[in-house]
Amino acid sequence: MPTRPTLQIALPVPLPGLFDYMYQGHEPPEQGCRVQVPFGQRTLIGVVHGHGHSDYPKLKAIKSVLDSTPVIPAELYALCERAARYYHYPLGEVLNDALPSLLRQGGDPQASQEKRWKLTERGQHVHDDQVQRAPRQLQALQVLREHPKGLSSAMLGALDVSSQILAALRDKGWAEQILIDTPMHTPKEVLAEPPLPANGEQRTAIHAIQDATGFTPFLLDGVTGSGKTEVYLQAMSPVLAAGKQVLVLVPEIGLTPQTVQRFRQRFSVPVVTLHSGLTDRERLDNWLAAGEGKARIVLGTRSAIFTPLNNPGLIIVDEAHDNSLKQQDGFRYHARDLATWRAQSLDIPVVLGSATPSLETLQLARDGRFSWLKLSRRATEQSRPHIEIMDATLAPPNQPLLPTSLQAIKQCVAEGNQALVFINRRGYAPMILCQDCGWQAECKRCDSFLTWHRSENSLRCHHCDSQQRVPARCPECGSGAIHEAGSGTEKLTELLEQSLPVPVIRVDRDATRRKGELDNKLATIRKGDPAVLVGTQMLAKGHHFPKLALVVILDMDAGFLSADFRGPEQAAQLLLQVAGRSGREGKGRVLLQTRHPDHHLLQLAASGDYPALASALLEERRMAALPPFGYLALFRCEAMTLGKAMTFLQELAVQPVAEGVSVLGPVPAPMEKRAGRYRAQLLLQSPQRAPLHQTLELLLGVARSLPQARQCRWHVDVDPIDML
DNA sequence: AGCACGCCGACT
DNA sequence: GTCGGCGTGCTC
Repeated sequence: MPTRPTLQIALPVPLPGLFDYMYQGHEPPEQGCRVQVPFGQRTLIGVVHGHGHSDYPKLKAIKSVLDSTPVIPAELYALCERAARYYHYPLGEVLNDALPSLLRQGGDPQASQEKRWKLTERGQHVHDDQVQRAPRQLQALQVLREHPKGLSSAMLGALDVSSQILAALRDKGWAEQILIDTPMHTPKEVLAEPPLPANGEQRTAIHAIQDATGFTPFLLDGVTGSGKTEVYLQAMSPVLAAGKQVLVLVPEIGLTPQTVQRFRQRFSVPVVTLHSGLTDRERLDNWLAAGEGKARIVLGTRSAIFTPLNNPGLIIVDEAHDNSLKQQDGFRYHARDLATWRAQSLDIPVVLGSATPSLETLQLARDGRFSWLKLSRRATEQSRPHIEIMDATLAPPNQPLLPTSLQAIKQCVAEGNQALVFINRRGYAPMILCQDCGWQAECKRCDSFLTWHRSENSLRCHHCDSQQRVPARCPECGSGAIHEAGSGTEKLTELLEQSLPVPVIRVDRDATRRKGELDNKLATIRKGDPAVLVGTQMLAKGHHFPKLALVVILDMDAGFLSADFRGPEQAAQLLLQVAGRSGREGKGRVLLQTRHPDHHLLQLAASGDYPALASALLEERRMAALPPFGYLALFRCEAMTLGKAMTFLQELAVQPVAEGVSVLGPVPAPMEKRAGRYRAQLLLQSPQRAPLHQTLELLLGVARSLPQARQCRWHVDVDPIDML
């Protein structure tokens, strides 16, 4: 069988490996260039991996080469390859995820150019009396004469010059549209405003980062309000002054206009953002600006770790414990880990900042593999808020708030301040039940109960989209005694409105559905008039409310008691984050209502001593060989019946595994049925990474060839974040 | 994941 | 007699 020279192409299909194509041309495209190829009955855009030889009998030829230089530069390509290997996800899909959607669709890797209308040479010499009988054209000529550098269509529209008139002028050869490059200018001085004064700890941290040469990973472990952002800003300064770029990753909700503003205000270098709110065009422009080195600060969410950088000098991951850094579907990467890999291969420093570092990161710092920078003092010289534990079992029946909590809220607003009530439960009431027979409204498609949303008079499932009307009588026994139990944000808001003379502002997914509504509410809160805020997680992160003097936390128990081994860690992180909202200016009070006031971990978290809590949790993890002392990979499977999901995973569970790897399960998922599908999972655990990956590779091969897989949807999650 | 092929049921 | 359901197999 003759072998023929080929190009190896990575394609966006869920199949492992590369595909070979014949290429006839002089100079073959480099790795990282896009090509168009026939694949089955369709045409796909893939990325060149390399060249080789193949004796594959049905070789097809490349249709066209889209790029003369790689859209994915070598360094970024290597990152994608490493990620594809580590997460056992097809390289073609990884590369596809890394590209902005316009490039995925075959668009040109060209920044958009501004189009402006301008008078032509001939147009400049037109006399007014030549257009006497065309007053609109005369007006247009006058406008264009005043703007020799040209005007955009939008500007002209605003000046009452229509596109028809412009077309008429163009046809006469008097006006033309020109393309203007919009270069991001690079000023000589990078600082636009002086840095804030730094305290001793901050200065130590800043200098440590500034003095680092080559790959140096840092954990910037700073309590809420200790001025982490100021450390980032000052650490960045010499990097920017040296002409290099800084990549900053922030959690999804953290990329607010205020955050961007803070970077833009401090530095006069071009800053671009990369997040889901951009149009495809903006995203491509910013991505290209980063790759060309025009953008000097790249501020983005998780996927921004795949931004090409022309001259990178520093990577910062803010709120590095935040779970939004891990993609939860498809290519399940953790941007924090990729950031570390990338810094390593670029040989530059990387800073992971957090007030409540993940146990994984903390252990790296404890082992000395990360430089541990601590900020223990609040920058504005206040003591950290003290979290008071309140026994919620003493609450009157059906009252979400303890009388003392309500009293504290009243006092807080009477003193002209704002109070926040945190409750991680949307809707009016989480339960609706029959008093006579005990029936409770549950979701038909999920193993969960329905939440009553009174404002829309519906029962909704928070796990799938299903919705139904509130029954007037019990569907089981016909009784009319249907009652709700428990409270969500809606009921709490109503209750507080009845008992307080100040506005109650609800911030949850339901109350901020309309575009701009969240921003409006946040702006109202920031004005500082006395008010009570009722909110879920949404309100817990990233926002700064100067007048907030009291935080009441309801319903944190579920996290601490969760079946998920990460439950207590995440609950503690959320608790301290919520508590941190209080007392940023002036003194703050935090009340934690709990039905388990004696719970050891909860007490530890409430004491505000995160290091002590982390030590306790790490000890438990060590005993159980759980991360960071062991490594996990999770096979998840869903099917129309539980049996199908379980048998599929059972086939995998009986396979031979590498030394030291334990196979746990398969077991039905904690929520066995969700959105009408049954779910099961199989956990692999290993004290070493290598045997785990070997085993995964083997099991993936089996899984792909298993006939049972036909009727299942399954995937592997390496380093899963939540097991539920 | 797509897309085609293929083999059984209710329609103009 | 055909349109169309989704099982099965393949994609360089």
